[in-house]
Amino acid sequence: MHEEDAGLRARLIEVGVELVTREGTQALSLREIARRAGVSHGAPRRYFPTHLELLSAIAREGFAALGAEVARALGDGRADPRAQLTTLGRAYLGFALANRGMYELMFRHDLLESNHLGLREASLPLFHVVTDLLTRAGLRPGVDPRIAAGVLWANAHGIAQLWAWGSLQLTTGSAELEPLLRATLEAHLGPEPR
Amino acid sequence: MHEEDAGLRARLIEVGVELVTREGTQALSLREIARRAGVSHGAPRRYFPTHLELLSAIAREGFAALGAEVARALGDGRADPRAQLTTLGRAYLGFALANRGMYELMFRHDLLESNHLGLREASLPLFHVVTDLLTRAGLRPGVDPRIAAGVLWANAHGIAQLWAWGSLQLTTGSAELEPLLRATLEAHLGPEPR
DNA sequence: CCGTGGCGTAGACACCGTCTACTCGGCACT
DNA sequence: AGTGCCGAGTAGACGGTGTCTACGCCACGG
Repeated sequence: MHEEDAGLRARLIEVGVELVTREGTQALSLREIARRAGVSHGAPRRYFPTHLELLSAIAREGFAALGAEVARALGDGRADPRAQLTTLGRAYLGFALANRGMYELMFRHDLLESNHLGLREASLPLFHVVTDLLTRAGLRPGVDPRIAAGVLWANAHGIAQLWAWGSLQLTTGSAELEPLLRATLEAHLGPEPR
Repeated sequence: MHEEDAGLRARLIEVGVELVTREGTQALSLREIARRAGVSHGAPRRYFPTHLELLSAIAREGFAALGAEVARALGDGRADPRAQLTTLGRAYLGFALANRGMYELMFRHDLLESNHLGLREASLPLFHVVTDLLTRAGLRPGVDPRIAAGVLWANAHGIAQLWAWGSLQLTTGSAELEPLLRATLEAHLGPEPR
């Protein structure tokens, strides 16, 4: 009962999302997606002139899912900013590690049509949430909140990346990434108040 | 006069390094490397049973270059730890942005034979330099220096990655990454003393 | 002098992304 | 009712890729 006729365009994206989350980026060949969608290899071309555009559409779905996940985790946003940032960080890293294939795709700029109207921009609302929480949590005076937010985001991104690569387990010796998250937030927000 | 006969194995790596730094990861097809080395497409197979192993050898060269660059920047290591960390950060980001193709390759785990005996491990000495500098620069009590170093490295890595992707320019509005580096170090080392 | 082994060649195979010619079915219009 | 058209998907070709295998070739040792 899988949306048995939702139009080929949507169907291709759906198949692609499932494929990338289950088998990774390598499996996302144009022909394989077409095969799994039950159409010939030339069919996708009607809706996506190029392979990259199809992958971009799939990645966009990923950004939407990440946004939804974060929004769900944040809830009504009544908790204090620091707690919310912790939650956000956990949700972000959780998403990245639970959906490695999709997360990798989302940042593989060589696979994406970066001008496909908003893909880098798709991460922008999430970014604004961070700047907002960060200013509300308190910044050192004279610090541009956008810079601070960029650095914090980069930190989370780097952790996700290096963790997926195995380097962080190798170097830190830890099998958990919670301490890394805690250390990150303490660095950017100052020591935990009590 | 380009090492006109240094054995095919070394020659392939040399060609690959030049190719990836000049034209990026996409250009690193096995056949193209063979072509530029002036041999048939089957020749590399004698030295590198698979494409991934050749790419791994090229990436290893990248890690060596990064290590050399950092060592050169650090000099005799007599400056105070904080200044050295700044220098290290600048050198790291400088390398990543000056050699985008190579840097991308170095962390594209899908292109590398990660068990090619030490490739993730190739980043280990660099990592130890960071832990060392970090402990000498002073840590909050009760913080595992390996965790702190991992987080700091992840931050630099994330900045390099997101910057190359264009996201950080988009979000922070800055065309320079020096402020990002400064903010990073202030976050992880505390405010600049004066 | 002959064999033997390392080194590189050349062609096959399956797969990939793109392009193009084609078919087929429904719809509008005369 | 007949006809033209147009969207949607098919099928095959083309050049490219990584891998595998069979084959030359040359130098060196017996």
